[in-house]
Amino acid sequence: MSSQILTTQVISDDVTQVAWIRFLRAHAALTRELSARLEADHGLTMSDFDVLIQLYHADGHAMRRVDIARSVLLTASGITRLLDGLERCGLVAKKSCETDARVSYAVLTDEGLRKVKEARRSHHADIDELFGAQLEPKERELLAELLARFPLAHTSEACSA
Amino acid sequence: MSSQILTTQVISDDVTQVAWIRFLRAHAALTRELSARLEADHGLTMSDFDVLIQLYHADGHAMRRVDIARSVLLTASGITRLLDGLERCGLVAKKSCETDARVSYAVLTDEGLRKVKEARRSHHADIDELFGAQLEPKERELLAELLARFPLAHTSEACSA
DNA sequence: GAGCTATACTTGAGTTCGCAAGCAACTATA
DNA sequence: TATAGTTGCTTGCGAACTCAAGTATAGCTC
Repeated sequence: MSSQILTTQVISDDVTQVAWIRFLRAHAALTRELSARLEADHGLTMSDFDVLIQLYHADGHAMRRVDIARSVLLTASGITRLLDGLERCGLVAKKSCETDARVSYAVLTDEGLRKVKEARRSHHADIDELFGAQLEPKERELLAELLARFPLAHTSEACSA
Repeated sequence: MSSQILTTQVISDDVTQVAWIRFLRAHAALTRELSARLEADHGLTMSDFDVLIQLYHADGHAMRRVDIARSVLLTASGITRLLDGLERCGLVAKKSCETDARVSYAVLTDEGLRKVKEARRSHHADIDELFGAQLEPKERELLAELLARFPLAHTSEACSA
């Protein structure tokens, strides 16, 4: 599949555009493979995993839905539906807030906790293999640093025309 | 409020994992904003633009559908439906192949050509602003080089020119 | 040239996600 | 305490993809 593809050449000498295209392609290729593995091994999407990991690291393994949305850069409605699925699977439970009737927490269940720990091992190994292993240790730090430059524009900020 | 987010953002002390999360978040934030602008300014999705640019740089502004799929990392069926849309808009036309009845070319129409040139200007400016401007020139080159390491990140780098 | 296998493309069904709109509950103002 | 604005969450709808399966054509190989 990959042999013919390499014939395409760099047409532009504009570094920014080249970097951006590579960024997009790398993302497409990596997420395709990683999510295929995650789905096959654990029945989770990358967004599922992402949310579960956020909960795993949260105080009491619980978070408000808005905060989940903000931390994983999905919209509120995306989170609603995603959590629907995780609740149906029994990995996450709803908990209402005593001081504010609007908010409901998502809490990791025992099974959810088990699932995260289990999935985390293989998923991180996959990330190491497909992503990390392409770079030298120094380069990994460098890449992490460069990527930190990009502002995480939150959904709430980008609004009206 | 945003300080909380940053603490949940970085969850692992493993550089690879941190880099990967930043990669995902940067992608989500950048593509969301870039595609919103592209949609608002030109009525195109990023995939639409991606395909149009590929055609723009191709010989005779024409490509086989399979080759388009490979170069932009979408599946064949994705390309079928994406081109359906572009054909309906009159930006792209179908052309059959004389030597192989299975293949059909996608060709940029005159209007398509106009559209690419027009969209390219503003879209590349947006990329420069949101992506390129976060980095020094040297860093841009560095990032481009690091991103080239990933499998298929280099499938097609037809860009500006 | 008959029978395989591979390739190019399309179609049907299903999933994930965003936007817009809506509701309910909180907060600030007066 | 009325009222206006904000925030948290959900729902309807549609867009963009993918996978699996199907059709048609090409190119072997015997």
